[in-house]
Amino acid sequence: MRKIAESTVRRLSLYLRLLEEFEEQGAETVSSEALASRGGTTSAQVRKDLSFFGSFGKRGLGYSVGELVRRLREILGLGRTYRVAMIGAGKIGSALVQYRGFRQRGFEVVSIFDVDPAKIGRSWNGLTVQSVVSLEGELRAHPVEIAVIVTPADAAQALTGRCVALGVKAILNFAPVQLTVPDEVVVKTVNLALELETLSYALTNR
Amino acid sequence: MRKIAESTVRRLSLYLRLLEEFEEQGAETVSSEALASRGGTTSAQVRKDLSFFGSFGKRGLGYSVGELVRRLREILGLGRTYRVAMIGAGKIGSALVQYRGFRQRGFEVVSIFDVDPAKIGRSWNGLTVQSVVSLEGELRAHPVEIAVIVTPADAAQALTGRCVALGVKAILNFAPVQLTVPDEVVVKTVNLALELETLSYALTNR
DNA sequence: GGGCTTTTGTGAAAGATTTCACAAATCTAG
DNA sequence: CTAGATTTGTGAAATCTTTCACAAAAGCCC
Ligand SMILES: NC(=O)c1ccc[n+]([C@@H]2O[C@H](COP(=O)([O-])OP(=O)(O)OC[C@H]3O[C@@H](n4cnc5c(N)ncnc54)[C@H](O)[C@@H]3O)[C@@H](O)[C@H]2O)c1
Ligand SMILES: NC(=O)c1ccc[n+]([C@@H]2O[C@H](COP(=O)([O-])OP(=O)(O)OC[C@H]3O[C@@H](n4cnc5c(N)ncnc54)[C@H](O)[C@@H]3O)[C@@H](O)[C@H]2O)c1
Repeated sequence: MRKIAESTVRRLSLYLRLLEEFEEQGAETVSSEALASRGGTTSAQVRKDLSFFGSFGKRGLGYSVGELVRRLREILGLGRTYRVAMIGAGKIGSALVQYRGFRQRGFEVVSIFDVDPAKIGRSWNGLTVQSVVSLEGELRAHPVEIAVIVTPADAAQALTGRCVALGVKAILNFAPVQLTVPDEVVVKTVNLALELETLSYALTNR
Repeated sequence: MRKIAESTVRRLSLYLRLLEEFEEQGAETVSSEALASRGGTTSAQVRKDLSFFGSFGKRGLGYSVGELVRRLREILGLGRTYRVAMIGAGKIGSALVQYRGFRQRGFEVVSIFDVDPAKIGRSWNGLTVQSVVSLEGELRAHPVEIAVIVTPADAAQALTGRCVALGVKAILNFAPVQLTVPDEVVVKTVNLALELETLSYALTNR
């Protein structure tokens, strides 16, 4: 498959959410202009983004909401569920485990790990926090595609290495460090302090 | 000030964090190459990013760590503290309020609001959750520059409007909706489901 | 001081992304 | 069936971002 820009993929994900809203409201078709204005972009951008993957619309009419939803799910790889391990049962980890939006989208947390004896054994959402010592045993018995790292920064790289050795293919990292992984593993780091700093920059330079 | 790309600002924030690590390790100077390799970018990129704001290095030597930290803090507007209101005292809101990384960086949560009577009156970090009914009174008495929206999506736009009317200049939004604000207000939306979907896309298309 | 080494700062080139603009397709109404 | 109104799909142009490559500056050593 031809190389697609990350910005395009992010917008496809946005379009999918908007289309689901249109669907709920009972819309049968939607134009690139309607999608664009709800999504804060331009109609040309919407059409160009979609055109990388095929031609899904009808000239003069727009796109069938139901069909475009189906196509976008397929393009984004959301036609299946992903098994997720949560590494860290702290404040962010517990918020993420209890978030229903993930399972709704096909991301199912199947195990949670921590080092803190005070947290091991507790249950959230019917899942018991396990000792990180049993990471290897557990993930070999019940493999996952995705690991979410929500531990302090200094533990993140070592845990990432262990996950990768266990066959994890993608990592969502909340620790403020640059993780190193082999080429075939995908990492996405979410740095919330950095988001606040872009706001600070914008407030300062205007 | 000349228009600076968002990607550049994000990297500046990254450089700042890396420089603080170098500083802790006792480094006096650092080269663009050293910063680049720790940050996963290129030395030319580092130098170009910095060059938009001035020339901070010494040829043949590199950058003084201490001075560059100072300059980046200034550029990013981190030479002051920002007052923050947390709108929503749910799972994500409570994790953010208790996060020390924000205050460390100069972002101080000074009030928390919720509608849920079960949450109003509880205290975190010495801060009491207030009824969202008193948002106007409270923010007029104690103004904030930044609001963090961590409520369900359907409440987010209305709360945003109220915050903007109260003089809030920047919004960090965790609800999965596109917020509409006047031009002079900055919004940054963090959509965690979308981050997982970019992983899903990457896993699917390889 | 002069030669050698290192590393910055920056125009210019290359590459990537967005916007433009319009032919082609499809629908609607008469 | 034709005319008119919409709206897509897409090359080409415009804009934005990254990379290249090298002169200039600064330290170091003899
Ligand atoms: N809380 C926030 O709002 C927030 C915001 C931005 C970034 N972060 C980052 O997210 C990460 C987690 O933050 P948090 O607030 O949830 O912290 P936390 O301290 O509440 O949770 C971290 C958890 O990781 C566990 N842990 C430590 N070492 C471990 C190991 N080797 N293996 C398994 N578990 C281990 C700890 O026992 C703890 O339960 C941190 O890196 C933090 O910088 C948090
Ligand atoms: N928890 C997560 O991991 C996660 C991940 C991604 C996105 N989000 C998004 O973040 C937002 C908050 O998520 P959460 O998990 O913390 O939900 P939550 O239900 O735990 O918390 C939401 C809080 O907002 C309060 N609230 C509702 N209406 C309000 C109003 N009008 N004014 C003030 N407060 C109001 C509720 O009482 C509740 O305490 C949601 O939009 C969610 O989609 C959460």
